Formats: sequence, C-alpha cells, structure tokens
Amino acid sequence: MDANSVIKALAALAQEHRLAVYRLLVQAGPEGLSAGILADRIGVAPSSMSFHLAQLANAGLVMQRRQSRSIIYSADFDVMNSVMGYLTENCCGGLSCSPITAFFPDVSDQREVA
Amino acid sequence: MDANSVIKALAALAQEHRLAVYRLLVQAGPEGLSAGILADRIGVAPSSMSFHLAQLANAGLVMQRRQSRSIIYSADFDVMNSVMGYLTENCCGGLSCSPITAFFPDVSDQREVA
DNA sequence: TCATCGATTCCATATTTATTGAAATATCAA
DNA sequence: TTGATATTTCAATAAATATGGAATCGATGA
Repeated sequence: MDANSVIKALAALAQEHRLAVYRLLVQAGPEGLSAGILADRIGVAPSSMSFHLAQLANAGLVMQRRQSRSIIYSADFDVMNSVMGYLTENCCGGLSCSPITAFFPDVSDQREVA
Repeated sequence: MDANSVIKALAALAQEHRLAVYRLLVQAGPEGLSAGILADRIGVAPSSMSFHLAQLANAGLVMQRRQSRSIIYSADFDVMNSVMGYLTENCCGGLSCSPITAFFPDVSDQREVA
C-alpha cells in the first residue's frame, strides 16, 4: 500500500463524525446501515452525512449498495487491513505498536458514540 | 485511549510531510533527528517544519529535547501503540485488520521518503 | 401519473489547515 | 559583547474541510 492511500484513509478516519460512523458500521457488520440511519445516529444533516460517507468511500473504507430507496453502507476491511499493515511496518519500531501489547479493550469508551 | 486522542493522532499522521517525518524518526530510533535536518530531508521551510512538528508533538507522537542549539525530535511509540490498539479494538471486525495477516512488508515502498 | 421518501449534489459560508518570509528567542563560540 | 546558528513565533495568505438549506435525482407505491 502506498503512502497516499494510507494518508487518505487516515484523513478519512481523523474526524469525529467519520470515526463514529466507521465504528457503527464495524459494529453493524455486513448488513450495514443506511445513510439516513447514520445521519440520525450521529446527529448531522443528511447532506453532511453524504459528504462524510463520500470521504470514507473515496478512501475505500466503506462499500455501498442500493436497497430500494435506501443506500446501505458497510465497512470494507481490506483498506483498514492494509493501513494497519503499513503502520506496523513503517511507523512502529518493530517492537511495540503491536495489538498483542495493546489488545485489551477500553470498556469505558464503548458507548460514547451510539 | 479516548476517541479524541485517536483523532488527534490520526490527523497528525494524515499529512504527507508529517507521515514522512514520523517514518524518518522511526527509522532514526532513539537518537532522533533535529528540526533542521528534518526540514532539509522533507524539503520544507523551517517554519513549516516547526508547524508540523508541533502537531506531531501535540498528538504525543514525538518527543523533543534540546541538544546545544538544536532541538532533537524522536518517535514516542506509546501513542502509536494506543492508536493501534484502538483501531484493532474498535475499527476492525475482530477477524482481519490484524498485523498477523498484514505483516508482510511492501518492499517497493521502502525508499520513497528518504 | 403523481406524490413521497431517501439520498445526493449544489451553493454559500465559516472554520481549519498549510505555507513561507520576517521577527523574536535561545544557544554557543570567538 | 558580538556574531552566527538553530528553532520557533508571528503575520499574511491560500487552500482545503465541514456544515446545512435548497434543489435535484432515483425508486416506490397509490
């Protein structure tokens, strides 16, 4: 994965609402969530949500499919996978930064988005 | 680690020059590199480099120490470690996105910064 | 067909970010 | 002290980002 793609993905996630959206989509699994539901849950105008979803899609972090009138978004793990690989490879000392040493969940942070 | 800290770290890395700086500092190890050397290597004005280093420092990704007239920056892996943990925990399906499946280096990308 | 619903695009605006020259600060050496 | 060096801060500017109302597009059902 090239640096440009990594930057696009990091920039997509480096925003309060988009990070929250991505977390919701990860939770939601393959079924995904519609743009409208996401706008409601996050609390932004539909047009703003479209803007943010476009960024996530442009970074390759989410997939979209039409289902009747709704457009359903779902997390696509491929890019996230590559980003994690890039960071591990290029931005970690090779010793730390591994999820093995950081895997324990921060329970206090579990409900802050929904 | 709270979402805000993650966002700050991701935003710090989601910029061409800053990502390049961080990679250089990871390569450089604990000895680090001075602000001037970094400005030269990256190819930006000293004041621009100060701006970017301030963002990395504010995100907690780098440490600084004065050594004579120079200020030496070095990578601090703690925050990166936490970010990796947060992403693994909250933004990955729990199945993929693990460095175990993405660990193999992209050799073609090794020299693009330096 | 027509009204409606869900989502996006367009537009205007406000905010944030990035950039660099110039000035200010800190250190050192003569 | 004076001058040179390294870095940051300040100021001005340009560019990118985020926001939401209004208009538009697509799909559905009566």
